[in-house]
Amino acid sequence: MGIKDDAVEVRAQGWRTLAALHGLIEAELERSLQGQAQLSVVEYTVLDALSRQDGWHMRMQQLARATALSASATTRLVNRLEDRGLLTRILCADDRRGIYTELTDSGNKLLAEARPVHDAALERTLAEAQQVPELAPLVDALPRLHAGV
Amino acid sequence: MGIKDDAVEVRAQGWRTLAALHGLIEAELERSLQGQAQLSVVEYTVLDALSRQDGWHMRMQQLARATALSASATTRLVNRLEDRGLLTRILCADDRRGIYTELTDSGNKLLAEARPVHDAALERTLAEAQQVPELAPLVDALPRLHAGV
DNA sequence: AACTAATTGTTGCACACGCAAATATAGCGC
DNA sequence: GCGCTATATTTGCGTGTGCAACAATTAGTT
Repeated sequence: MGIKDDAVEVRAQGWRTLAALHGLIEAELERSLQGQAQLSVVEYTVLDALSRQDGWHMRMQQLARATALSASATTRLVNRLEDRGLLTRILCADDRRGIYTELTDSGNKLLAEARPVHDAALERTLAEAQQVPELAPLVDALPRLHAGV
Repeated sequence: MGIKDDAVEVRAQGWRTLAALHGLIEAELERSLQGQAQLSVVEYTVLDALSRQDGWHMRMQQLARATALSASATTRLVNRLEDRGLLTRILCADDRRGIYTELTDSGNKLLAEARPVHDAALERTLAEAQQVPELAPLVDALPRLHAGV
């Protein structure tokens, strides 16, 4: 076992820890949001991403990147939210291939209801993960990433 | 904006970063493993988890936790791998509800082929993520979690 | 101006997933 | 031993996902 092999194993272990914590958080967010706001995690992510653009538009592709979803999944995700009246598609004049999406009042309202649910679930799950020895160091490292706001 | 609100926002941002990096890595691993070893990421995870048990068994439920999958998804995942001859189910004598799974020689062989592909893709993706300002701090923090092997 | 290449978003299709219900076994109280 | 509850795994069903093919628009080349 040389130094190089160790690095490989350290990376693999880091990835397993990352994946485990991700799975834990996502599952708990899914339960909470679905139960108390009729939103899946990706649906919440879309609404949140749009709202953080300060009332401005987002293209489908930006949305796809923000949600780590494929283009086709993004199309159908936006379809669902549009059917529920939470956002609207806006054809863009200067590039007629592009399509902007914007939150409706109804979307903003639902997001306002869902955000505390989301934040509480996140806090709860992180506290729970901190009790798991395998996950604790990553949980501790997380808030330090963006400590200055 | 008080101290408490800041903590909420810091947690949310940490979670977004975690999710973004997770999505990036998983997508790249999926492409590489699928293309060069006919394995999905979860399928690789199963084989890897089994091999790290040092040739010992694993129950379905342990597998479900290791993969962050539901029980039903785990059943079908094991079905697929069993159909391909990569692992075998072993009924356990002392608890006849439980079912152990064990790698076959064929499974060990495929894993040996897939592991370098996996490790290379992981290293490549982490290097790529380090170039993204938003992700870099998390990438840097990752190897420090298990620095002592 | 015409042709080709690149980009953006949508649809067809197969497949993996989660939830809830069903089945089988274990463990406990009496 | 009998009944009851808890645990382990599997099946039915509906739904969300990625990939590949497609349509529409833009940008680059000659």
